[in-house]
Amino acid sequence: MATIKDIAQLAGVSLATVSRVINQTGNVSPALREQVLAAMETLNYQPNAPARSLRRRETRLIGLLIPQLNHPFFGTLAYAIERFLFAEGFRILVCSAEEDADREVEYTQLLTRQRVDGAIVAPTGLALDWAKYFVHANIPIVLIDRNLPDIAASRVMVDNWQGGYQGAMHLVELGHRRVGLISVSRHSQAIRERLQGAMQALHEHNVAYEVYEPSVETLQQYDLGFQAALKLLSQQPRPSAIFALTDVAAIGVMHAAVSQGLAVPSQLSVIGFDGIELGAYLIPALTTVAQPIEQLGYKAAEVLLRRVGRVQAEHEHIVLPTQLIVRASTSMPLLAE
Amino acid sequence: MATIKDIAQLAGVSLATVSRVINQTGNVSPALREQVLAAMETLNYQPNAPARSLRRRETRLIGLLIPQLNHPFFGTLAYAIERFLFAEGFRILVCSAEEDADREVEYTQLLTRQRVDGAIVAPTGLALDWAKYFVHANIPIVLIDRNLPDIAASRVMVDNWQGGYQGAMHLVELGHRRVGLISVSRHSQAIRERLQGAMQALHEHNVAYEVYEPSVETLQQYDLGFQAALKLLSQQPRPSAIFALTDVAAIGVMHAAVSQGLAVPSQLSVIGFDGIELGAYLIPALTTVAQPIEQLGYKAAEVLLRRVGRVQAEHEHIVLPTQLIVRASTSMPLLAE
DNA sequence: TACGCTGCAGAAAACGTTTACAAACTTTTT
DNA sequence: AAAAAGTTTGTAAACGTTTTCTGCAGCGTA
Repeated sequence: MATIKDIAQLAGVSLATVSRVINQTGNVSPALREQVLAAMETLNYQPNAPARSLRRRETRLIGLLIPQLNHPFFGTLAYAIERFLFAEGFRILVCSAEEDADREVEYTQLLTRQRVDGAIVAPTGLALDWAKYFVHANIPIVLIDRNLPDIAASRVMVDNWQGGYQGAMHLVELGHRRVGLISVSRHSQAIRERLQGAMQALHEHNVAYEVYEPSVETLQQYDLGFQAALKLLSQQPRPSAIFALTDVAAIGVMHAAVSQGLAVPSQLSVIGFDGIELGAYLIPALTTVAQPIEQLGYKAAEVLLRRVGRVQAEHEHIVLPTQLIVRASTSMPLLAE
Repeated sequence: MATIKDIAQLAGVSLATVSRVINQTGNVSPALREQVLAAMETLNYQPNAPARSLRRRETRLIGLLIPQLNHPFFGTLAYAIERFLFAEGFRILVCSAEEDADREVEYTQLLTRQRVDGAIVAPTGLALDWAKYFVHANIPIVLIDRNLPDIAASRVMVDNWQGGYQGAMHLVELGHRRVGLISVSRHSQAIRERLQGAMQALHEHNVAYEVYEPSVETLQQYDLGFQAALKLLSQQPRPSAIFALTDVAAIGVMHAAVSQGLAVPSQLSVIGFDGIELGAYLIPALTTVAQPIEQLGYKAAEVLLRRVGRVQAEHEHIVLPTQLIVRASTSMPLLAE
């Protein structure tokens, strides 16, 4: 590939001049500028980013460390972030840690080696092993979706506790007296907070509830909701509503209900959490506690960019509200028992 | 951040020796190796990837250029590719071109500047503007999901025509005599091939069909299927089955049917295309022509890696089979008219 | 005429690696 | 014991940029 040197030679100028033309920095006479531009054109010149990064000590690369790319929530999140950063002249390096702390560390090392200018991370669990690499490399990070208490970083997230409370209250208000809750027992701070909020609401209103929390790393699996619902529905008396702390799990729940011959919502109300686009197109359409997913992404990117380059900037802690979206998968319980 | 120089100083050896230890190349005595390793440890050394890329003339970065990250098909595809490449020591730079030819070009430039070792691209349309950048930079690419005739590259895809034929035949065999087809009129070679295959099957068996193809760039939108179905269902006589050339569109179709008071599948059969995981969890579960999405991703990555570094390697053209998955959204049509 | 500006361009150093080459030892072979 | 071969280490050049510094015109002012 052509280098700046080739251009200089062809245009009959020095390296410095070419560089000045490329970066529109310093003064260069119109005549020479034209020559250089022409030379770039004929040689199909594209600047060498690694060389530039080396010299400038910035890469314009942002690391995005998330658990999974292939599920709606993280997919839209990644997409939103990507769009925002692209517009600002940054590219993203995507890493899906698969809810595995080891991979998380491995990826973090990769990102620091790559000298990314910053990183947006949705931590897998409570493990903090990865964080020290960023700290040491002095790479600013923002935490998204999941809160981690002991780490000096900006945060952008939703009030999960409140969301859980909100979702449960919807069921309470509909008159449900026996509710199933689907969570996960390991990691995922966010989901546990939702659970706390939901339990609080149910407790306050004397509604019986049963929590099912399989010991897995992620609730973003259809089948998990399916299996969990099967368990909950086999109880006597069975719950008249299930609150799955993830939309994806809620979809599994609806499927399980139908497979057991229970109609949604008449025999079983189902409510999810996340607000993925798909929810509106399910049959019945899914009632859910929606997060402003795209906004979450934009905000995170924005907050991060405010910190890259500047050392002194304060850590920001942004909390966005959840919104209850009532659709067709919840209704009043049948009176009969 | 610590550099190789700092390590050398601390360990009391030369730069070359440190480099040899890091890369496990050449011979270095056990004693010195230990010292170097210790120094790296205490300084928290992480090699500078841009510098290394500059010198080695390889980045171990692969560009992934796809239309959208936020929809199930491309999400799983990206995820599969990412996993495969990670295991081989490559990272991916994700670019979602949003079905926009300009952005596609812009992204391609970015990738060549970044000196990626290769790229996997699902082209937006028939425009080839982007291709020349890769060619000029001598960056190997593999085309995925979408075929582009006039371009020298490896390809990994599914036999879309055959898949379309297969899906339509399913409806024919069930006894449908009037079928609606949902496609898109612009771009997307793959989807047009599916349409051709489906029309051929219907034609061969004298089944009446109506094609609805909105003039948009992507069929990966729930609402598109919804709107299209509304149009098709307003016809008299109305079709007893709809074949949506994308699962996402099919979901929109099912929703539209219900909103019109039509039961799926008894009053309207719906079949999709893609085989996204979600399909199995819909109510009713979606019949679809499935692509081996993950395999598509693995294969593409594998084929690409065979070409990076080596100049002479042949272009490969891999076609994977589609598979009809019959679930609950299709059935025989009602006899009454 | 002498002086200091200003605008423009080039030389050269630097960024952090890898690697070809050479030098200094060791070991083996004759 | 000398020569040959091998092992271990260091020096320095190179990768493609950006940027500091310096120099040279040309110009206005005193």
